[in-house]
Amino acid sequence: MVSIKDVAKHAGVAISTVSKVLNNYPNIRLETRTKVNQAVKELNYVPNSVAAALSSKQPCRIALLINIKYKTQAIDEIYMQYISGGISRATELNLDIITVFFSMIENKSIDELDAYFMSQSITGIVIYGISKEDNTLHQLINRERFKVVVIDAPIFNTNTSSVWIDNHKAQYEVAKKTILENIGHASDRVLYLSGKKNGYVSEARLTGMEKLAADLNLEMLVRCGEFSELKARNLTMRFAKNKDIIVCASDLMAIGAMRTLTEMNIFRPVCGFDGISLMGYAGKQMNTVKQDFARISAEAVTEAARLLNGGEGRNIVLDFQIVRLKYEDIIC
Amino acid sequence: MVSIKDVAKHAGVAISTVSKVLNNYPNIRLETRTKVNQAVKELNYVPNSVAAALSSKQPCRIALLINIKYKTQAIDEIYMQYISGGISRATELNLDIITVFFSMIENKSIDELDAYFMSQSITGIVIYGISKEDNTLHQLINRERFKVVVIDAPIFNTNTSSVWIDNHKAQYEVAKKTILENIGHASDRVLYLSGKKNGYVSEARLTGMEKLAADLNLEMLVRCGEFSELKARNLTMRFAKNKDIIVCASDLMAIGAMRTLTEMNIFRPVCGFDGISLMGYAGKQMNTVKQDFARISAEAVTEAARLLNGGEGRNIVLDFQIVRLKYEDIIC
DNA sequence: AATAATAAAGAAAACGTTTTCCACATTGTA
DNA sequence: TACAATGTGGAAAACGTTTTCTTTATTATT
Repeated sequence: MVSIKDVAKHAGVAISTVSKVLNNYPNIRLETRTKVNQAVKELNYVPNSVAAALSSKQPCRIALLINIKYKTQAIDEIYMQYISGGISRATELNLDIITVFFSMIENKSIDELDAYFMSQSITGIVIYGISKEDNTLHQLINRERFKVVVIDAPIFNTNTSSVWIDNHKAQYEVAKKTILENIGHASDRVLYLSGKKNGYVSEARLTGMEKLAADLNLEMLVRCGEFSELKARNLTMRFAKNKDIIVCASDLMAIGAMRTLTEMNIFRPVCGFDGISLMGYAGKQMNTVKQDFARISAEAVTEAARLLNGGEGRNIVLDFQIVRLKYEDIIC
Repeated sequence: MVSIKDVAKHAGVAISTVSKVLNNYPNIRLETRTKVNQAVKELNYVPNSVAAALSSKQPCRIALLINIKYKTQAIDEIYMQYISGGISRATELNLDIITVFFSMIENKSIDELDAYFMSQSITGIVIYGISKEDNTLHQLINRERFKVVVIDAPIFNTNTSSVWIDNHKAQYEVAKKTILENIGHASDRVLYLSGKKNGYVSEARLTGMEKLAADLNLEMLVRCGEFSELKARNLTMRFAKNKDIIVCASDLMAIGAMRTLTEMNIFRPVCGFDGISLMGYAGKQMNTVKQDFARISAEAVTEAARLLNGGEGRNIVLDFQIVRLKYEDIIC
């Protein structure tokens, strides 16, 4: 294996000089720089990131912490995009990255979790899917030695950034669009199937919906669907008859609701949230909020790197699209 | 951070002794062993895997090489299970693991790929989704310094193992079951939509189907559907009228075929292959071959570890199930 | 009891980097 | 011209392990 030593010898400089060139340290002459870079190229040298991580005081190693407890295959698409988007960006930025699943940490105490990440030389963590009850994760966020980026939760301070879309606004807009499209069908009675209790996004979406109900003077019934297709089916069965429109806090619930309506042989407009491709198979077209999960994850990784480089935590709000998902859009 | 040095001091032994205890070296007295283990527990010590990887001549670091070029969200479920199954097993076995996506390696030469894996101290690689044209990957497999486990391809030798199900047999059985269930509907004319040309699994499935056609004396039309839902739709439109049954080499094609049939308002039995949950949303029930992707991946990781420990490569064939996927089975 | 054989534990080099500190070279300033 | 200030490059320690080699302790053999 060609090491930094070989490059140094080949370029006729010291090891430290090579390292400084590679890491863009100041106070290196252009002449030396090019000499080193040439040697790097000629020897096809790639720095050993393991050694770098060991040596560096602030190793740029990042973990993607996938916190899914319940297994619905439909959301695999979301997490797959999170993972691939995050890993790809990390590669571009020359960061080491590991993926950690919930099952690997579920019974660990904060000290064990701490030791685990230390043992991996991990200092940056991106957390996907945190809920208010995840005590250990919240403790983790407060450990000073870690820089954390939280997806889909309003948690940001010196060491922590958050990345998400404006769920409040998105829920407001997608529901408003759906309702206005169906005006004339007496669409002022709405059934809202909300997400998980104590979920950060669930609450943001719910308040968005509540604001819309107030603004449009809607008669709204809110029921907790827990992001579950089955729950959504049951609630739809119970309440659909008396409601004109069904707004769901997730696509999966929307699919369940729509399917149930079809089985009941009645029509109600339904809208969802997330923009997963399964919507294309739901039978009827529905409005939904399309999130770019790969981009969200990529931005989160970039932000983690910024924090590791001394940046201050902040709240990053990315944009979304309101779309009507068709079968034709998703097949290939 | 608590290091091996701290453990050694706490236990009153040398660093090397601690290391030997931790790595199950022989010639350590039980008394010393327990003394060390106690110190480990008391200090909440977790070995730094980065340092271990750097120091060790044969680092047990494994890469999951996800080789998806085409983006169909439906297969996200498969890859998500591959990834989570592999990573979870790696954690159990105390192996370091990284996930590498196709996009990160697509334009790299074999030397660059080699340098890349070396730079990560990776010596074990699990490859998902290799096809015959992937020259670089085949070169990679032949590098002596890497131990490779290939999923879904008949590649095994001293340094390489393969893990897959018996695709030939599975295709034979699922198609046979479907045909026999529909006997009496003159089901001796079969349309077979095969997978990608030059795909290892595609060929195994095709030969399985050919054998069945011969055994049952079926009139069979084979068309290449390329694992594409769209292609399957077009082929179904063209040929369904004259065929009694449609056998597809993947679920996605089966879904496309079934959907097209429904649109054409004709009924034909269709069967698929893989057992993805999307089948539950296809409208009609279909037979399919259910693969346990998480288990396949976990076994592959275990096998990679075995190879790294000096084991000989081999061909591992796991079992599958023939199932009829219903909506009720997949929602929650 | 003396020696050989083996078991057990320690010392130290090595892995490939980063980073601190130091020395020398160059430039600017008086 | 002398001195300070700065620019540039090198030497060496450090990161936390593994592993080889050596030393010491123990057991077996005569």
